[in-house]
Amino acid sequence: MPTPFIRKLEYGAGLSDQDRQVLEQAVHDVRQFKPRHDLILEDDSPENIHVILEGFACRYKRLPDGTRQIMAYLIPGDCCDLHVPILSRIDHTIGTLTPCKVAFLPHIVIEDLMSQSRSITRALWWATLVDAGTVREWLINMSRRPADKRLAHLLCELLMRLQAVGLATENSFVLPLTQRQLADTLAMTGVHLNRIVRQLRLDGLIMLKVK
Amino acid sequence: MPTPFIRKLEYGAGLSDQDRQVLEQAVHDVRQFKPRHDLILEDDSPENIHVILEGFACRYKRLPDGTRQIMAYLIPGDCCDLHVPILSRIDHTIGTLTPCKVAFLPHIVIEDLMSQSRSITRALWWATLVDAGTVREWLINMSRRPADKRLAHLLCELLMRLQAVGLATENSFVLPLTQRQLADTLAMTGVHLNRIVRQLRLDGLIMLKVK
DNA sequence: CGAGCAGTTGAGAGATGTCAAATACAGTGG
DNA sequence: CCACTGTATTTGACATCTCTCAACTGCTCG
Repeated sequence: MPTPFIRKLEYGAGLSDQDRQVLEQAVHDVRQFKPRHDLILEDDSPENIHVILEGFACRYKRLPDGTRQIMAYLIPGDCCDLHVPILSRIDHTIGTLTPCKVAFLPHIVIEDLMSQSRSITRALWWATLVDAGTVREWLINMSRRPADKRLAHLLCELLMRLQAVGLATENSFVLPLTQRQLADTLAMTGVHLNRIVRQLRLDGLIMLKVK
Repeated sequence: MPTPFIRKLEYGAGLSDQDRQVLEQAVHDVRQFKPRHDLILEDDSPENIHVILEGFACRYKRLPDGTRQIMAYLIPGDCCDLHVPILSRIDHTIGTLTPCKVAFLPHIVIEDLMSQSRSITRALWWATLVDAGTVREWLINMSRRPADKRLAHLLCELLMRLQAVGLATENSFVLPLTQRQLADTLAMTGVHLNRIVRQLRLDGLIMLKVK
């Protein structure tokens, strides 16, 4: 079974058998992290590229008033910091939301991969451009939609992304996040998120069970 | 005097004299547009890369209820659609906000530039990664700050970006946008934006004159 | 059993949107 | 030159959405 990483890149750009093999071999330094563990801090210039293999992580920023805003979810297959080699430092924190298995790939390995295969290069850039597009979509979501539609949109996005890496059925998936984490994502208070969840449940639009 | 395009890339990655010369020669198909003219429509896969030379343009999306959300400003030196060759179609509209001079560069020219010079490649990727970072900052701005701070943050960002291409003094710049356009950017109504402008004026924090 | 966190609910406050109208100003045609 | 039109800006009154504060429940873990 292909790893979510390969599966995702495959989704964006065709890979040859050799590409898949090279990618598979590149992933050997895999580490396990607890929830709420920061992988990369703001202003870091980490030496490794991080790829999520299991669990949910996120990009976030903490504001002076103590609130935090999650700016992206990183789910299995997602690459955390492809941009670091070029920007040299990172402008936000990356942390786990749930227990996570994360692959560490030294920059040099990525550079080798990219110089060896044109399709891998293309696939990696594809992934970062898709990320950028997703952030733009979130910008729309947070700024223009009321709370209920914000949540609905997020759930639909997650369904599709998880389907793409084989982690969702046709209309359901495991959502391992607390309401507080969802609220930090959707730019609202936990209290309000809770009311919205209740409303969507009452309307029969979602089924959300605690494990 | 270097064009804003070269000036901006210079800012992000060192360019050799030859790089500058090559870039300068690449820019020869320059066209003039009126305000409110759409350069690239959603789902287009345009054949040219567009670089803003004069004026303000923006990325935006229109929502079902008729409102629009501006997701990025494109000011002189900015490149509109570097990602198109890889993503093949664009997920938003790019339109002018003011009269604009825009350079058209065929994809093939960009590819030539990138295969000829490593620093140009780097500079172009740098530019798209900075764009992505800016969108993340906007996400924070729109979702977590009250209206007055949203506007303040936007004005500060514009000051710095315009300074980088030589279009601002130490603490002032020409802001050729209507309040309606600012409101479409900051995700609020024109009425509310107007009140916020008044408040910042009364507090002596900004001077905003109509031409 | 007690501590702590996630989830839930209520009441009131504050920020922003909606609707409506007035002013100011530029461009247009007579 | 002037009336006319359309757009941008400005202001007021009121409605709605979301936040704040507070309390309570259920659950897990030591």
